[in-house]
Amino acid sequence: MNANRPGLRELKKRRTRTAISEAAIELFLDHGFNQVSVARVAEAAEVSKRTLFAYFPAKEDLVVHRLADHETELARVVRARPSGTDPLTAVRDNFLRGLRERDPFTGLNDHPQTLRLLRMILDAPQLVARMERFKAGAERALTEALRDTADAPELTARLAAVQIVAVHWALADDNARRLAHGESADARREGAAADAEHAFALLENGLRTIGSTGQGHRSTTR
Amino acid sequence: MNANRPGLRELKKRRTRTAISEAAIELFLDHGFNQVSVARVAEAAEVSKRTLFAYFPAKEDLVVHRLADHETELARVVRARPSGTDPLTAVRDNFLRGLRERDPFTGLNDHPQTLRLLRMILDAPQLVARMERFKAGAERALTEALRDTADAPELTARLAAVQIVAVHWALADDNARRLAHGESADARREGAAADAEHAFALLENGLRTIGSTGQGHRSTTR
DNA sequence: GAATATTTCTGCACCTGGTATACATTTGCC
DNA sequence: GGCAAATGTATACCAGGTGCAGAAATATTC
Repeated sequence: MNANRPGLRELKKRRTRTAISEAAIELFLDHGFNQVSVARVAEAAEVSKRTLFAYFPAKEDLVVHRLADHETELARVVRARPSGTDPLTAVRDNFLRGLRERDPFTGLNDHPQTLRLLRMILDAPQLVARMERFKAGAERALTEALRDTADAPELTARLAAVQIVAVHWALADDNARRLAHGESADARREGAAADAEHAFALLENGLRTIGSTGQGHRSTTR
Repeated sequence: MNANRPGLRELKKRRTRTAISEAAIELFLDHGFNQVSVARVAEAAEVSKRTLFAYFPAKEDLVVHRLADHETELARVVRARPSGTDPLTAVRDNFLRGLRERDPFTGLNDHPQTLRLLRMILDAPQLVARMERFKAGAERALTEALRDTADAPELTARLAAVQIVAVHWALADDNARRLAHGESADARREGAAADAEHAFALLENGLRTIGSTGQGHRSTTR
């Protein structure tokens, strides 16, 4: 009954939506997120401000709606894992594959366009904050995936989820910031993989090894 | 030269600041965060809107400035731990102590005033988002503490920090939401302690045990 | 294919958070 | 008491976002 077949109405809606989004991103990339008002975006997209807000509930959504898929990515990976594989392995393998393929969600993609977008986001605190909210969504989705497929009780699932998401995010964030500061993806490649291995090993084996003062794997003598 | 001795100026400043904050919190508690404009707060505090913003850079700060100390609490606990104790143990012990003492940062404080504040925050998405940013600050501070006191390399410190903060937060959040939904702190007490033990054990031992399909501690047979 | 119902778009007025400017007041200090 | 620096105020303004009433476009029914 709803959007089964395109239909002229649906078609125009989709067209308008992408028009607004593209106009917005172009302006934001050129002048910076905070330097462009939504009124100007609306004008560029030849739409009224009111209509713009009908499509995108807030200014930040003009940017982040593109990344919305990634919110549930981890959950999907966990759900789709081959049986017999534990969730953590599935996530790790997926991340390493992402690194090899320069998947943007690993932070290791330095195509100029991706890089510009990244810098634009990092320059706008509101956008960074909005990205943070993605973490919460990812945590929720992953919690459910773990609860459903790993036979873990609610709390365990949730705790595992927040840990995995936090580490995953930290890795991607680290890569992204390095690239944004000029490092090349090729140069970063090996380091990123090693870091990821290290990170997932830590996640798997726990923080037991993290230093009681003067007792770590490489202790200071004080 | 600056705030060494109170001095009339400093004194008035502090007085104004608390006056604004108290007026704000009272109004927010009574009518809800989003139902009260900053103009109304300024009026109630007998200050101009501009002055209000001189003291609190954003509306949310009128509420969250009180919680600002907790941002570095984990880092402080880690830094202040007795030598020979590993950071994770220090954090766990501190959390368990917090539970016993109903320290609000564990989420297990149901004094009516705390509860009202909590509900008010949970009802205002902007405030929740603002709290999220505390996590980022806590992560940064804890990263440094671990780097400095646990002889961990930067990345390891960061990874451990984000895991610890995530779990810590999840525990507190869980407690807080239960209380906000009517559970009593006394009733929640034991469960909270058990959950915390479980959570820190997981953190310590890693996610190795979390279910490859059909292989967990309590496997489903599908 | 015309009439009608429904959805979408628009223009406008309006609210709120936050800032710039220019001026008045207070405080610290001599 | 008098002067410089710091604070406070009033006012006007900007930008994000919403409510509303009606115009325009699309879907539907006969």
